[in-house]
Amino acid sequence: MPRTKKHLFSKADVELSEIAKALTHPARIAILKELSRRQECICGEIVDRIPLAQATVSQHLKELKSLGLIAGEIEGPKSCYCINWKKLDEVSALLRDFFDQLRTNHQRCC
Amino acid sequence: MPRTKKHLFSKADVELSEIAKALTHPARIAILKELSRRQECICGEIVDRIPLAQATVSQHLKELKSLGLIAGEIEGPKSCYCINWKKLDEVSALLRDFFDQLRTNHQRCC
DNA sequence: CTTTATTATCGTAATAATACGATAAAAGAA
DNA sequence: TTCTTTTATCGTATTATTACGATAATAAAG
Repeated sequence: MPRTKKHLFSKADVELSEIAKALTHPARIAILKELSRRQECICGEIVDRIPLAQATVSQHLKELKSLGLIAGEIEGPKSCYCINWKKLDEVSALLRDFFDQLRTNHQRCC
Repeated sequence: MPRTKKHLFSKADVELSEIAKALTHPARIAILKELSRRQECICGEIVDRIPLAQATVSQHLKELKSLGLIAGEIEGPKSCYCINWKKLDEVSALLRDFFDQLRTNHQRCC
C-alpha cells in the first residue's frame, strides 16, 4: 500500500529530508568524523574503525558518496575517500537556515 | 539477519542519528514549519495542511512528540500541539556542533 | 602468469518506516 | 442519552534500510 507520498511536499522540505537521511546511521556519522580527522584521504582504514562488516561499511560509503558528502577515488586495489567540504558546508547551511527559520517565525506559543 | 548494530557506536553518534531521524520525512519538516508559523498552538489544522491521511499525520505527530520536539495536550475531542523550543534549540546546537567539529578537525585533504 | 590484498557488488534475510482504512475513545451538542 | 466531531490507535500491506557472506574486480607483488 505505501507508495511513498514524498513528492507531494515542497522541494525544499524533500531536500532537507534527504540530507537528514545521511545522518540517520551512527556509522555514517562516525565515517564523516573519521575522515575529517585525517590529513590525507584514507581508504579501508575506515573499515577497521567501524564495527561493521566490510561489505556494510562499503555500502554506507556508497550512500555518503551518492549524496555528494564524500568523494572517492579508486587507486588500484585500494580506494581513497575524502570529505567534499563544499557540499558539507551547503548541507550545514541548509540545516542552520531551517532552524533559524523556525526561530524567526516563532511568535508566541503555549 | 540484520539485528541492528547501532549499540556498538558512541553515545554521541547514536544521539545525533536519532535526532536526524526526526527530519527524514518531509511531512515532519512541514509540521515543524507549520507549528512555528502559528501564534497559538493548533490542533488538526495540521492535518488539512499535510497531504496525507489523518492516521498518517497522527503517526508523524507521535514520532515528533516521542522525540520531545513537540508537545501535545488533549483538550476534549481536539488536541493541541506546539513546538518544544527548549528541545529544538538543543537539537539545533548539537547539529551545529557536529559540523563545527568536522570543520575544526579539517587539516588538509585531496 | 599466478598469487595476494583491497574494495565493490550481488543476493538475500531481517527489521524498520511509511501509509491508510477501520475503529475506538472522548467530550461537547442535540 | 444519542449523535457528531475530532483525534488516537490497531491491524496490516508495502517499501526502504540494514547487515553480511560470497564473490567479482582490480592492480600490485611474486
